[in-house]
Parts: sequence; structure tokens; C-alpha cells
Amino acid sequence: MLSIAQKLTEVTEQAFSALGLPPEYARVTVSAQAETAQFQCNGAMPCAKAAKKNPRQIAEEVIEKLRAIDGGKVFAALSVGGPGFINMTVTEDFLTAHLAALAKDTRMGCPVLSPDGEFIVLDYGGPNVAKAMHVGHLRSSIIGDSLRRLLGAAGYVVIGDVHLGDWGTPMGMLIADYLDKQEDSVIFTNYDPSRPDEVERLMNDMVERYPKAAARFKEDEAFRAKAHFHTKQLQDKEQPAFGMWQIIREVSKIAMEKNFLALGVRFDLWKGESDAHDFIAPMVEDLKRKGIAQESDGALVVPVAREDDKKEVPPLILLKSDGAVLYGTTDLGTLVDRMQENKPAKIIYVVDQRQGLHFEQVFRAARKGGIVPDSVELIHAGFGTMNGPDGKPFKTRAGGVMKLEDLIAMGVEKARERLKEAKLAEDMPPAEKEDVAHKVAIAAIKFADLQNNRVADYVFDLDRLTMFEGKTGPYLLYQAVRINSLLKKAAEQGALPAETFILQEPERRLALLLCEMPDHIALAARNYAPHILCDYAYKVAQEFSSFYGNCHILSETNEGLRGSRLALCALTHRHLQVILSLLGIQIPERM
RNA sequence: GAUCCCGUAGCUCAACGGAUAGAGCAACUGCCUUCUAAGCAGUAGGUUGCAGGUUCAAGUCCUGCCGGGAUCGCCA
Repeated sequence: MLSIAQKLTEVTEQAFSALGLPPEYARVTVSAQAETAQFQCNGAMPCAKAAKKNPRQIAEEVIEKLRAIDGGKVFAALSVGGPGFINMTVTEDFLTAHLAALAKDTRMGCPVLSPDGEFIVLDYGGPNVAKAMHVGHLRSSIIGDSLRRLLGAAGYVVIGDVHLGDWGTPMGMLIADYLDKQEDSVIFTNYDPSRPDEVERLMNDMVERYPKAAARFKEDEAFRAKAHFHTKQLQDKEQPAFGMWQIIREVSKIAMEKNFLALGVRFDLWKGESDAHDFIAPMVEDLKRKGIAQESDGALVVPVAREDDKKEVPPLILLKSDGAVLYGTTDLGTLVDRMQENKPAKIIYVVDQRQGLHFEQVFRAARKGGIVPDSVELIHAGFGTMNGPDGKPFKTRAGGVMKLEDLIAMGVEKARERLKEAKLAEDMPPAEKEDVAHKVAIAAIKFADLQNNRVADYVFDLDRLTMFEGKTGPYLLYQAVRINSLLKKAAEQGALPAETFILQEPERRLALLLCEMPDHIALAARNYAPHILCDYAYKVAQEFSSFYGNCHILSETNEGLRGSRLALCALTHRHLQVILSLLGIQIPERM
């Protein structure tokens, strides 16, 4: 379904073409000043020079043309403002008809950006096996999951891949440490995946052991040799390393799933670096044969520098001088896999901005090596560094990293307190109350994170993350739940939403805002920018709240008006539901 | 040193090159005897880091400077 602005753009394009003006200037947008008009087109001004005319005169001509084409059906008012803005206001009939169509639209106002359903591989989350998930995984997971939903709603077929860090030397280190300490191997021989306590015990043990093993690896040469030995053993899929790794991976996955479930973040694929392994050797051979991979200082590299580079782009190292692979190699191997398996139109990485150069190298090498053709877009949708309130990289008070589950638990605890204070959810059964607290907490955390511009650095502020007033997730839930409760109450009284809209001044602003949804979804999808959705959701909630505060609905005696207002409530609720679902935020039935 | 990102209200952030730069928090004033006050209505708060330039129009594009962060071959 098109937005009103899009519909008006189409008409205005006709007018521009008829006047011999370039139609790409005909774009209509929501007016910057609501007092003046509902919509505006700025196209007359850039046309002025080429047409050698006064922009206001061009605007007048466009308006005349629009009137002739339209015949009074769409435009209620057209005028020239300032240096040559074309101000537009639509007729009441047009607006109410658009609303009625919107209410029946099965796509809920989502635009179609990929009519053929092109495939997108979306790489996000990326937690490491044998480590606890921490706040550092929050952004990638939340943004990635939102993009999965958003691009999916816009018509793409999205394949979300968690891309685990589950391969290489870190695994060898851990395995070597276990084998070194005989008493611990018992954990593996007795491992029973059906026993949650066993699984948890092993996970906790790995989390504790990992940093110690890493420290040993640094200091102890003999241990380093063992770690390398078992890394090789793992890569050759030999025992015992391979079997132990399978358990390590499985246990870690269970722990991760718990975290992702709590966050409401989902994936279509649980692949990892290990899945790239089988593609690497043939790929390296192929790159050597093509002469793209070259020897340099004992390593095998793919030079990716270009003459017009402003900066120095170092070559991508395929094989270290000791023959081991690096993560650039793994990423290339993963690309081989994805190209064969998923045939995507785009591959998007939701990874920290600091890895920008790395992806630049990988993308260039992939093009150069013929792994990914130019027709497939490679995108690093990076996000800013997560800092503490002091502007420095985030640390807990104790100086460590905060576990993701601790963060969520804190949010839920705070949500419980606030529900109690606000006397919400009072008469609910305990299970439902707990569910509401969880939804409120997740809404708070996700919205606080997603509302930031993706590329900017990010101040990780616990107080802000668990805020419930103002521009927050819980505010949006609160508004949505209020609407739901109102609609239920109305239905009990036999008052139902009408199919035709009657708009008075208080609700027209809300109605116009609802019609904007396709524009915001398209903009967010094209820029991989969930914060645009956050902004829009907040505006809708705020506008509804204003309407709600100014118009009493159930006591309205004019039945048509009451029905129209209820329909507007229903439409608003559905809009909030759609946008919030694109953000990965669930609305409770009541609270 | 080179390159990239960022610099907007006291704080946290918005603003497809377009009209009078907007929100939230914090501060202040009102509003619960009608649908959920996690709310609503309002007040106050700005030389968009600085200086030039391009443009009918610059927070936005270009150049230079200042400040902060990040990255720059065998870690991921």
C-alpha cells in the first residue's frame, strides 16, 4: 500500500512531465509546517535555473496542471509558499477513503521493496562459544533481529545467521586445558544433554576456565604447543578434540538460546566459523591458481589496495606464515558457502563499526577473487562503540563486563518495582504479571538501544535503559495497552469501530500520521536504520495520547463519530503493533 | 603520522540539501469524581565546535582548523 505522499508524488510527476519538467523533482513529502499545509513539493525551485523561470511561477504552473489533472478529487487546497514551495492539502473524502483502505490493507501498510522476494543473508549476534554472552552482544543482536523483521516485512526473504565464533585457536586452548587436567575430562565423559543441571555446570565451568586457558596460552610455551596441536586435531575432525568440541558447541548453544529467547531475538541459521572450514582449502587453492593470492613475508595474502585509495588498505591475509587461517579467511569461506547455499541479493553484516577496515578487505578480496559478483551487494551495517556514561568503554562497577542475563534480570526487577508503584497489573495472576514485567523490561532495553542512530557511538546507560517514562519502550506499550483496553470496553458496551471515518480537528493529525507508515518503513529499510521506526512509533503513540486526552470516546453520543474514533483507535493499535513487532518488541494484552 | 566516524539545549539523542533546528530527561506551571496520570496541556532552555566556500536554499555538501573516538599484515 502506498502512503498518501507517494500517491501525491505520482500525480505530481504527471504534472511535471506534462510541463516538460524533470519528474524526479516531483517528490511530495509531509509538510514541514502543519499549520500551512499537509504536504509539500519542493521541486519547483531546483527546476528554476534550467527552465530559466522564476520558481514561484513554475510552482503556479504545476498547481494549475495539478488542478486540471485532478478535477478536485484529491486536492482541497494548493498554494505557493516562500521561494516556491508547493503546498498541498487533500480533500476530506480522499483522506477518509485512504484511511478506510488502510484499515483493510492485509500488508498493514508495509511497502514492498523487493517484489520478487530476493534473498538477504543477515549476519548478526555472533557470540563466541564457551563464553558468557555479555552486553557487547546486545547491539548486534537487537539491531540485527530488527533488520531481519524489517527487511522481511518489506518483501525480502531474510536468512538470519547467528554466525558463532566456534573455531580456531580459542577452541584448541580450551580443549587442551581440559585434557591437561585429567579430573575434568570426567565432565565430558559423563555429559548428558538431557540434564539441564549438567549442561549448566559444564557451561559455567567453561566460562570460568576460558580466561585462565587464554592466560596460560600466552605464558606457557608447552601449553601453547598443545593448544595448537588440538586446534589442528579439531580442524581435521579427529578425536578427542572433535568430539569435545561438539559438546562445547552444543552446551554453549543451549546457553545462548536461553539468552536470545529472553531477548526475543531469533535466527534462521545457527551456523558458525566452523562451517566455513571445508570451503577454505579449495578456495585458497582457487585464489592461488588465479594468481590473486600471493606470497608476502612468508604469508599468503590477497592484495586489495587500489590506486585511488586515500588510505592504506593492507592486504587480506589468507594464511599466516605458519600456515594457519585468520578470520578474514574464514569470512571469505563463509561467503563461498553463502553464495552457493543462499543465492542472496545482499549480504549484510551487523557488526561493530571498528571492524570497518576488515570488511573493506574481505569485500574487496571477495570481488577480486570472483567469490561474490558485483550484482550481490555486500554491506557492513556497522554500529557505534558502546561506552559507559563517562564516555569510555563500558565496564561494570567492578571493572568487568556485564553479563547479558544479569542485565535482563536487572531490567525485569526494575519493571516489577515500577508496575507495583504505578499500580499496574495489580489483579493479575502471578504468571501473567511476571510475563508483563518481562515484556516491559525487554521493551525498555530494546527501545533505548534501537532509538540511537546505528553508526554513532553509543552511551550504554543502565538508568536510561530501564527508564519507563518519556520516549521509552514501556511508554509505547502503555499506549498500546490503553487502546486495547478501550476497545474491549467499547465492545462490551456494544460500541464497535465504524468502517467510515469522520474526522474532526483533534483526530485528523493522528489520521495523517498513520498514513505515513509506508514512508517510514521504507526509509528505515533502505538505510538499515531501526531508529527511524522508533521515532515514528513514538510520534504515533504521542499523537494518540494527545487525541485520547482531548476526546472522550465512549461518552460520545454521535454514533458515527464514536464509531470513527474507535476505528481510529483500532488502526492506531495495529500500527503500533506492526512497528513494535519490527523492532522486536511485544505488546502485552493488558497491564 | 595517515584514514574513517563523531561534535546540535545542562544531559541523552532526532532532523531524505528546503520554510520558524525538534524530542525525551532534568527544571518550572497547571490537570486524576468520565475510557489505565508509565499520561495530558503549557513555560523556559540554541551563534548546530570554529573559519571560509558551493547553492535560490547548508546542522546537512566542499576546504582548512579545533576537540573526542576508532583503525592502520600475520588476535577476533
